[in-house]
Amino acid sequence: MTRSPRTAHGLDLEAAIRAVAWRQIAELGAPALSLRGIARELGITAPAIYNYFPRRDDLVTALIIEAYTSFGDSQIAARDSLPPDDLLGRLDAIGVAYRAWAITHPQRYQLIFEASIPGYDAPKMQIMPTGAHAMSALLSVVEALRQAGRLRVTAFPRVSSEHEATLALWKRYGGEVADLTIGLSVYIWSCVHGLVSLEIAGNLPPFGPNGDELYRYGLASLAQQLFTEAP
Amino acid sequence: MTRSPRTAHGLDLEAAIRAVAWRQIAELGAPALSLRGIARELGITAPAIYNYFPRRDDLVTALIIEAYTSFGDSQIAARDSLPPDDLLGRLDAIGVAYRAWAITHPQRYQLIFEASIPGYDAPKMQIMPTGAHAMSALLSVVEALRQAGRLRVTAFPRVSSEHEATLALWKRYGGEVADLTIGLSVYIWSCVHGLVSLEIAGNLPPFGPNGDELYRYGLASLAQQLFTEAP
DNA sequence: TGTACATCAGTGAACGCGCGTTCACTGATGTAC
DNA sequence: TGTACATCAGTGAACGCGCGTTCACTGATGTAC
Repeated sequence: MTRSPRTAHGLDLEAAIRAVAWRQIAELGAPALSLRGIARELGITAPAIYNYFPRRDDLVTALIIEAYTSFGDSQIAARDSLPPDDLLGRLDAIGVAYRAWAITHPQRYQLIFEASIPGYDAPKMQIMPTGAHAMSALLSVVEALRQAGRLRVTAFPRVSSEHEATLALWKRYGGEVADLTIGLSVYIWSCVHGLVSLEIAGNLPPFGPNGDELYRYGLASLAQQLFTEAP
Repeated sequence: MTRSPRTAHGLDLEAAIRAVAWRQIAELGAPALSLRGIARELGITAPAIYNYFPRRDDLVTALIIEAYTSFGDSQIAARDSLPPDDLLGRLDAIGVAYRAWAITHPQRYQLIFEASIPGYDAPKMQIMPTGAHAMSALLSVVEALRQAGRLRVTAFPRVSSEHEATLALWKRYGGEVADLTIGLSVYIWSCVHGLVSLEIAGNLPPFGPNGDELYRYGLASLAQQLFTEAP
């Protein structure tokens, strides 16, 4: 039997570190994250953290992966909340869940998709799989729509062949999908991201409560523009 | 006659400080900006900067305003590069210029629309006019399309009345425009921002050189979806 | 034209701070006999 | 059941660093007479 970790704080300290890190990111933003600040709030000394995360960057990487996983899980749960043949329903559910997650965890969202932490450079090969997992819900629905012959679009900007390696990785984690599916998904993602990130940053100036309404309009437009109704 | 400023460095030092600040932001990102770093690169001591910017935040504010102005000027120049009656042409030119500016100055773009500098909070009332100026090109073209009766959309998410003060400010700087115009403009801006910001952040994974193509597709879709051709 | 003076941009030293990381240590825990 | 021992999570002190900001100063500049 393996030695159980110390539980001086009544909890698994590794999880407690991550929890406090999220709290501080929520309060001050990701770039202000600091090991000493976390230790202070936990009532431990800073070097103690090194037993769990050998370097500060390792903590950041763990947080990014955790955020991607949480985000991806919510995407997949949204997709699976509707029957597999209701593809536009699933697409809409994914879209609604996207904004809901982002608004609930704005700093996590920014950590993943925007914020650069000074001095941190992400180990792409480590994070990529989780990122691809997060995108797999959208990819799978778009691919299903494609296979059902329900795309309005046929000529779409092609994926550049220079990036075949990256592409292959995406396909591996997103399930086998056509290039066209990836292109469409990225396009949908871009528009959705634009609406959400402006709202989170407080740049959707006077929309306030109607950010919701604008977002629903955006989702409906995309669906109508790209896909046909079920036959 | 007012005393001319010292020109120990052969140039106006205030401008030199801003120039070096931009260089460092481009290199390390906005959150890593530091007065001491700027002074080091200029070969002066840090306190000298205080003759031009009483606090670090004042420098940041000046940079944000400078970026907005540069961005807004490029938007307006793009609009005016085509005759006033070619409204869809103007809209497209604005869109193309938007991405071009953002790709040329990615860190400036992020400074304005995304990046939060730890410990800095923007004096909104100071920055707002410049921001509104930057949006005025888009607003004016959408408003002209509306007045020409060329909107496909009539029911559009309304601006929430809670924010009338902000709205009034926007209108003041953007010229007199209808609520519907503001709503449509924000929507267009969101989609464009989504495409651009993902591309800048390196999250448009395998599109690479075709980011351009995807973007043009997005612009064309928006125009077709929202506006009718000239009669 | 020459001298005395006021201005004020930039200096250099110092302040207190927080950061990531290292290191030898300690002392409670679980294990082996 | 009792004792000796190994483990290793967390401590406390210290490192070197960079930061924003303050302060008394200096010395070149431009002005007034």
